Amino acid sequence: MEPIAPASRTAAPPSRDTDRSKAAILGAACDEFSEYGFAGGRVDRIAERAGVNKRLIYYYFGNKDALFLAVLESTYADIRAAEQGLHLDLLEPVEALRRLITFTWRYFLAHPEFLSLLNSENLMRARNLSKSLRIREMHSPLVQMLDTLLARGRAQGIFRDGVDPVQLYISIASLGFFYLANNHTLSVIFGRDLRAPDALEERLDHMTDLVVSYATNRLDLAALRPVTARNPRAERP
Amino acid sequence: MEPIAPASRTAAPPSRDTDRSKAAILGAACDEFSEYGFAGGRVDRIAERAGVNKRLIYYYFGNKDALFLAVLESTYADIRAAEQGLHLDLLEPVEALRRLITFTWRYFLAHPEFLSLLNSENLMRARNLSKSLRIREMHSPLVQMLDTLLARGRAQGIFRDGVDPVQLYISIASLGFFYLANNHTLSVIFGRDLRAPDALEERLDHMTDLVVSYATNRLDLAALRPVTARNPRAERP
Amino acid sequence: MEPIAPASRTAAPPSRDTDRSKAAILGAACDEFSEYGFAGGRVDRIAERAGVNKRLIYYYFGNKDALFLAVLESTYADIRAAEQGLHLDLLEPVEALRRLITFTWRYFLAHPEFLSLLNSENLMRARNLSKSLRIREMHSPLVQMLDTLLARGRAQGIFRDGVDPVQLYISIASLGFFYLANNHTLSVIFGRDLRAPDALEERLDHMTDLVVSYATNRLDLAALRPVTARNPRAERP
Amino acid sequence: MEPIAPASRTAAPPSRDTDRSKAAILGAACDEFSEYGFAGGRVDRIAERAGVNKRLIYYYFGNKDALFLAVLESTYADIRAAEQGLHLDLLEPVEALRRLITFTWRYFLAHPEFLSLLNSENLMRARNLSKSLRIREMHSPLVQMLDTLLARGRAQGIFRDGVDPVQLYISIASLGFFYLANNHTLSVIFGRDLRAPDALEERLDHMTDLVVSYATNRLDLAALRPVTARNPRAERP
DNA sequence: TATGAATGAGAATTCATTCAT
DNA sequence: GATGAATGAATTCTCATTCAT
Repeated sequence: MEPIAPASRTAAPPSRDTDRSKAAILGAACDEFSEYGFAGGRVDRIAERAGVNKRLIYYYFGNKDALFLAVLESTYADIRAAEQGLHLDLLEPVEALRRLITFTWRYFLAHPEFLSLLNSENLMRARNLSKSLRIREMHSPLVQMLDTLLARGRAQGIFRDGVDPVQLYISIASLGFFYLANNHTLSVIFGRDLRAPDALEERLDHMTDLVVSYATNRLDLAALRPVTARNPRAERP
Repeated sequence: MEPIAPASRTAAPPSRDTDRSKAAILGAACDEFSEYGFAGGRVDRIAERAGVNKRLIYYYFGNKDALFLAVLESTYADIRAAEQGLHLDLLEPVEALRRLITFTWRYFLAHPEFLSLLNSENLMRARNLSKSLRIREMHSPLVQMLDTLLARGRAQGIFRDGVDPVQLYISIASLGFFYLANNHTLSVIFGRDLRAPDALEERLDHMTDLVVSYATNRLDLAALRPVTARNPRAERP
Repeated sequence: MEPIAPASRTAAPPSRDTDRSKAAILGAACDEFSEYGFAGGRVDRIAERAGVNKRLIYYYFGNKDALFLAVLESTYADIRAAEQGLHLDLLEPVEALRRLITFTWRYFLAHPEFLSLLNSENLMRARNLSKSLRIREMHSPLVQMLDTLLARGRAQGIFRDGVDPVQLYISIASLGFFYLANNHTLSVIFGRDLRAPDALEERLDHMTDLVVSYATNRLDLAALRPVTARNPRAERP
Repeated sequence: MEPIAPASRTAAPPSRDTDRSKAAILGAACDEFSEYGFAGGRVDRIAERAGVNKRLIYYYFGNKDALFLAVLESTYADIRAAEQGLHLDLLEPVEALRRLITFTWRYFLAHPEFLSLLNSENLMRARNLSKSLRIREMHSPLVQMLDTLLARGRAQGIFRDGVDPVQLYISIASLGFFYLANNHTLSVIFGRDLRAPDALEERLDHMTDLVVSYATNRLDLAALRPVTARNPRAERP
């Protein structure tokens, strides 16, 4: 679960000041871009937020595009690192799956900037991310982890055959991401506060049911349900 | 004095030119905003795309914000109208559910601008949409339709109890929306072309399996599968 | 005291509608220009205020400049006509002078638009007014009236010699005009509400004292003049 | 981050370049605004006149309004500073009064931009000036100076009682301000060149006579007052 | 490493005016 | 007389970026 360094180092060991300034800029940029999007984000404001001179941003990161990419990389690095700390291999397959779903949901909840940044980047058709040299390798462990989990479940006869780990991960992410990222429009069109604590719990239950009922072989589903249901409101036979 | 309100007047019927100009602006704005986002969209380019004088945009729509809202409303109106054409009430519950999933997926595929616009609007925390006076009422029929469908399925013992129509709709939308809207970053991080025809078909199957296996009572799932599988490559018993 | 027609008539007698529209435009333009100045005044708003189509303004008045001139002329006509209704010739000279001062003050108070329009026009160096063909002749009666009044007073030994009617009129106007037109800045810099009822009465008394004490014969004024004349070019002993 | 406040900073002494640029902008803005008024003044032209990049104007002053206020403040500061250099306390009361009148007249003559700027600001109802934090305190010395002068004159039995220094100052300013600021329209309506050297001299004499004859004790003034005073509150013998 | 000053290109928006009927 | 639609040229203001030190 060691955090991946947000940017490559040069030969000479950088001073503490350098690190502090760079980190301040990166944090400020993350806030700014997630608040206003890429096009709406202002370099001026980032400098102000970071408490550094605007020129320094260019000195360290080159330009706005590159700064955004650095923010993206560091954000991806954070979530992937956190996932590696889940130790899914130590849990029963179904429990591991639940844990991944719950983790993902909570991570999205705790990191709205991640959702926002991804939206921005997709609005730009991944213009920046596709220039990244590090991003691909950052994700193989995730796929590997899921693949192993699915194989274990299949071997135990618990998980169905033919589940693609990437497809499954995208679904797990989808169900939470869309709900949270599009929360604003959804709340307006449905006239409901989707951010209310009850609504959030309900959503996690719903997501978990969806994914688990899909991944597991059908007949024994009920048996796999935990005795203490997380959500007491939904009584099940 | 100037006709800023996007809604049509009752007194004098607007000339054909008016309609044509407004429609051209709306279409061009839709293209522009979905291509570049709201902050990145340029009024100049919209005028150019629409082949009208820039001033006319302000004459008809007031300002960039209001124009974007008009685009959003018209886009929502389109998808909601198309949904009403599905006539889910004429189909068996499970078939109706499949049809809705398929329709939603295909609509998203055919209308990338819808995804993009929603992303943009959420980046702005629904700043524009929350000013809309028409958007709420536009969505009650959708919820109504789903509610009716779920009730029918439950009455026939096919659908499980306690499924919230809004929750279900959000999930149906999620699975396709996230996949397509975030297609660019997902393709980069997983190193896969998620837009390949095969991948798209596979995704629809996966989504359908997920939702149907969740919504239906467990034991009879296999029996409900249509004889002619949509996707011949995925062999099922 | 007959009001002077604001604009010349053409051969054919204009319809009532024409008159009404023109008058509405003129009134609206007067309000608009006095509120925002010439450069700040908007043709759009004038049309809106007048409840007529913008095009009509051009139809009747040609352009913004000419419209402003028409407003100016009609405003001057109003005050000059009102002055002719004072019948100063029926009063004792000093009383007539007081009456003129009081009238001028009250007229300015009641017609802030007059002050504002003149300020605007002077900001433009009388660009519009100097094109007027009617304005000169509108003012000879005023000068004539004052000239007669001063002559009467002199003949009775009440008024001093050598008072120039134009100079005197400008002073009478000055004392009220500046106070009222510059009321906003004066109130700010002196931290006093110059528009308070008491302040207004006090001002009129002050103005009247100033002008009357100047115009009337006074025994000691000459004695107070310094030995060295103010104007060195005027011959000294 | 950008130095929008016009006041000088204390921390780091601004470089000469900063001072030069700001002064150039201020001077150019003064010229532009006094020539065209506020609404008619163009930021583009100000930049051109000042020989600086347009962006710099916003960098230093924030926006057009704030720039105009800075011009106003600096203009007021100039005249008030010049007044303090008159040393009225070293002169006999009447002579001091004459000197103030003459100074004011000549200052207005030499600084048409002052008149023009005040007119503009009043057209806007002192919208900008009322935001100023410095303007009030700039004017107490003037009132103080006049108050002292009037007291000295009264003590010597030369000046009449009950003269309000603010009222008197407004009158002194009025007589010159109106004549010069409205010179353009007055010249047109009276068909006279009020700017001719002779006319200017004559005006100063006239103004001086008016004010001095009012301020000094005069034996016959009361006798000329009508029996029915307009203002019953001000009891007169 | 750090920064205050400066900028060219372009952003949304406005305005008086005219077209076509 | 009257009007809704349309426009070219400005106008204020913004933005990422660079200069000079």
